Amino acid sequence: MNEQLQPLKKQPRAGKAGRSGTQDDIVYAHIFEAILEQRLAPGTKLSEEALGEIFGVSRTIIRRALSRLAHEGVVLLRPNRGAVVASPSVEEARQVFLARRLVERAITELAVQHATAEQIAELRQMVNDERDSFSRGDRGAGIRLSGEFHLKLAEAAKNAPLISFQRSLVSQTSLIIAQYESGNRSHCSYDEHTQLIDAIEARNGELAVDLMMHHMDHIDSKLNLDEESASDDLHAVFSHLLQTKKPGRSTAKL
Amino acid sequence: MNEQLQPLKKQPRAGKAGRSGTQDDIVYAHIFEAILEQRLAPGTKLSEEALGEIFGVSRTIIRRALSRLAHEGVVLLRPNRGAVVASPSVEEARQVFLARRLVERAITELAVQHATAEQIAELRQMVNDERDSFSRGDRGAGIRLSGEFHLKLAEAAKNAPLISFQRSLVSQTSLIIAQYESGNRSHCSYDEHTQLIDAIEARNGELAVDLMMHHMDHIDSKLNLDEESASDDLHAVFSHLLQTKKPGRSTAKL
DNA sequence: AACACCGCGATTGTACACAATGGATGGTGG
DNA sequence: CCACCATCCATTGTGTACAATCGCGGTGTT
Repeated sequence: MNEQLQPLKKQPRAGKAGRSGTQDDIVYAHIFEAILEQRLAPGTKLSEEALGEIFGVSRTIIRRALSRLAHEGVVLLRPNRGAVVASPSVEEARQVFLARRLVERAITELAVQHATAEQIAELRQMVNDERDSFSRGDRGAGIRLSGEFHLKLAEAAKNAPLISFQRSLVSQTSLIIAQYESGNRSHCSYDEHTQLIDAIEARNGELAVDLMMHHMDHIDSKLNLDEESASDDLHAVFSHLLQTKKPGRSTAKL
Repeated sequence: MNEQLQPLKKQPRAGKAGRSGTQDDIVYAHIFEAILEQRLAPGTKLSEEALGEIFGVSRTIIRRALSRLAHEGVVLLRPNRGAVVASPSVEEARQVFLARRLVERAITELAVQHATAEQIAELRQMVNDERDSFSRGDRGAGIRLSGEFHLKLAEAAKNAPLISFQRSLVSQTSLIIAQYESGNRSHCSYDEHTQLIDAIEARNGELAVDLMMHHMDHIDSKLNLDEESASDDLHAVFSHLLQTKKPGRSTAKL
């Protein structure tokens, strides 16, 4: 999972072969965060050499991190052309949301059955962090923490494949929200999150699922996925044309 | 000792950088097939150097292929210890099947809505191939083709995230079937596949979902996932502990 | 004889060098 | 003046060398 990492790269360094193993995760997590918090705009080119320079590692590490990100759908890998931050089209966004409804419903039902008291406590803590972020005005961190809440919920469902899928969906959702969210109608979702936890703690499956579905509705309704987005968010609409022209058989993402 | 198997290298080698890009897929596909067709037993160690020799590529390529396979869940990557063929536990198998029911239901509903005539024709073709494999006694190929049928169905659902998830689930399911299937009660599933296609072609959503769920039941019932497996399939139960087993059966061609 | 420690071999992890690809650029011809 | 084409440059793809790590077997001690 993406823990809060150090200030950024201020790590051992040691020229080469420092902390083995975690290097990957550090780079991965930092790029991931940067994208979700919109410090990296959709369409931005992610040069291997530049990133290697920044993080003080070789391209080998960067390449692996980009590969992971591509598999999760937040980065687009174009053969021979490098990587860019993904910019989901409206159609892609719709597909992600459809899949998410499906998965969230199942996760909610399972979480009601399997969530432990400890997990519920952790969930409440996350909602607090989320609220703090928004009240602090840190929208990026808020979006990210909101996503991590849903990921934590997936863990409570105790189903490894679903967790993995949820991670991918949440990542993409966060990217979509960052890209399409209309206005700054505050992300009041943390309130819905709290109600959801209450229902889960009470082991009220029907209510929990109901709340989750409404939560999904609310997220949906905050986005400009309809026709209006054409005039409203021109950059987002066309950004996917700016970098990729060929429908290459990239196996990364079907 | 470094005998390179020819069947793979459709390319003239050309030292390096022949057909760039496809190298990955070739290696990936071959290992994948070998695992699903049980030519590589669960727990078998997958040495990077050995595989590189066999396929005539460097460890770089092998490593990427193993990484992909690990992400799909058919290979287990142990830091500093190398890769082994995954050997799903009974619990993991249950989780995969739970997730699959979920996804297959959704895919079926979507396929009923979106499948084109061409896709339906392709599905029928795949069922034919599958039947041929089983009648030819090629169980491994049959399992694989059966999986590919479900993957094709996912494509008809026109939802990229679901397709990606389904690929992972089908891979793991095939591995589980190969590992746990009881007796040799023939894989009659191709018959169920045909009925399913009929229902989809008739745009009968309820019937299609019903058939799919029964299909899942049948697959389930063929497996030894119950308590009896403890005594019945000792090797599978412990295989994840004896990964260092000697690869004495080197005669098995990849 | 059993346990613990230490060094060795094998294998993976990382960095780097070189080759190939694709886009950009400048020159030439219509 | 514009369009087309050949060359160049930047960036990615691949192979390979080297270093770190882990498991294992030998050796010494209690």
